[in-house]
Amino acid sequence: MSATPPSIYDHILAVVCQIPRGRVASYGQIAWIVNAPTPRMVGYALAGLAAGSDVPWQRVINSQGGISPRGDPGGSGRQRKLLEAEGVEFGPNVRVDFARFGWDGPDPAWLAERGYTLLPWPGKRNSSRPARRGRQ
DNA sequence: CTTATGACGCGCA
DNA sequence: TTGCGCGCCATAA
Repeated sequence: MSATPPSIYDHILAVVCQIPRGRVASYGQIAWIVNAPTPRMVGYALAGLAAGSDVPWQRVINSQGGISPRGDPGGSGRQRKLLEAEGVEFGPNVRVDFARFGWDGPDPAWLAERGYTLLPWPGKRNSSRPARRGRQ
């Protein structure tokens, strides 16, 4: 196995890999699924990705449906092009409508297989002891 | 051991 | 409505 110890980043990336083509998810949504302490962790995880990685990082956008600076270096629209190539449409404000292209979340079977437990959506996750799942 | 950095989200004025 | 600031935690050096 890999010598790299399992970290929260691995969980985040694993979920990101589950986002189907033509769909997008927000940092907050990913954070919610893996029960990350904050959406920032998701961004940090993606920041550590190597160029040419197999992780569909492009499908992760902010809660506003917009693209983060790192996904659009120099306003090149890199991330936008990748998403458009997958069929994702952008609004006039370079914004994606989650109601249309938002990801519904990973398959229950996939979650169960990993032992994930989804909590109620808008409600804040148990900040006390969210029972760090994934790899015990 | 401490310090610095980092792809967000939300509240408040 | 817009803009600004804070909190959040993990990793690397």
